Amino acid sequence: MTNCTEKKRKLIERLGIHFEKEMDLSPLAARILGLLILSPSEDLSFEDITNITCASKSSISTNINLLLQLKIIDYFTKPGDRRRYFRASRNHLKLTLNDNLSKVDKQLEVLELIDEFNQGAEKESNHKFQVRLLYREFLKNQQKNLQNTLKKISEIQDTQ
Amino acid sequence: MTNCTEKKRKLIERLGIHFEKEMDLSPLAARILGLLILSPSEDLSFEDITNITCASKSSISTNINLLLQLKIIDYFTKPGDRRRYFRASRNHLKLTLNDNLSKVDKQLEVLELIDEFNQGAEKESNHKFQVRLLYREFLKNQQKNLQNTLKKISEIQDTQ
DNA sequence: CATTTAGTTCGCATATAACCGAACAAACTA
DNA sequence: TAGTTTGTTCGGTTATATGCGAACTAAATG
Repeated sequence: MTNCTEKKRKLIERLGIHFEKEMDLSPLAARILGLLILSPSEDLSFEDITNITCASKSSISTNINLLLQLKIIDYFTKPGDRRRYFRASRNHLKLTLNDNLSKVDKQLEVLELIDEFNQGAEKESNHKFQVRLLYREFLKNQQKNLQNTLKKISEIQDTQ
Repeated sequence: MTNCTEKKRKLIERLGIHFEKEMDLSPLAARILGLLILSPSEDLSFEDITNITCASKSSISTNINLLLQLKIIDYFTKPGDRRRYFRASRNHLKLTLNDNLSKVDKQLEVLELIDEFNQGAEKESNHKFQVRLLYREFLKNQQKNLQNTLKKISEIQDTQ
């Protein structure tokens, strides 16, 4: 059940630290996510998670509900079994990329606002202008890459 | 001196909220940055910043030093004037993109670790494997875009 | 030398985050 | 119906973030 080798434990810690920083999760939520990512073909119940992470029931409950709410994880049930079995959401990459895309869009919007403001009155250095131009180009490329990847993901999911 | 129209004030608030979220700055630090970005050709002293943001000297001091430390802002002095004049760092985009690049590198590393782990034991679904492949491709494109943009920035800066 | 200017530093207040254990609740089981 | 399983919710603790005012310092000015 609690199939958790030393190697896996260490990797969970490693991923936990990574996700904590990169996804802005609480330490425990990040570790739970790490655990679930490394256990794609196992069925992990609430109790399994409690045992492996060694955290209190209440903290696990809170953090699982947080991850569920953020759609970072999923759960399924088995017939005749009251427990929920958790897993990393199959949809999460898609959601992340969409999130990313909207961030890029927001940055482009802000850039637009700054441009507008500067066109009005300020005598701006050529250098600053060029850098903003470059930055816009960069953001547009990010957009393209994101849109493209999202399209490919949809294609895979449609095939399945 | 405190050349600050209503329009500019509103835009400062707008940028403040944006930077607070996107750059993980304190509200005041984010507003100071917004202010400096919208005042590229003005000389903004400590006092100007105090007046425009309506925050206490101590908070301004703390937050300016924070922004300086993060290399998000810069300052210069004028001969025979003790005051420092602050501005958005000319180098900041470069630093941001470098940061971004190292994040992408870290994500690729973590992906590598997960792949390695899964090759060992787990019977993984084809779908998950394909998604990870796609994600890796996405990250590599991000890398390329970042590296490319950084190169172009260097070129601009060399010309100047 | 006394005062002003230009900032820094300190202690305090308030808010929020992260975790815990204990009590509680709802559903199933003997 | 009594007990067990599967969680949730509540109150408290500790740590950290954000801001303030008041006291301080170091340099320039009169």
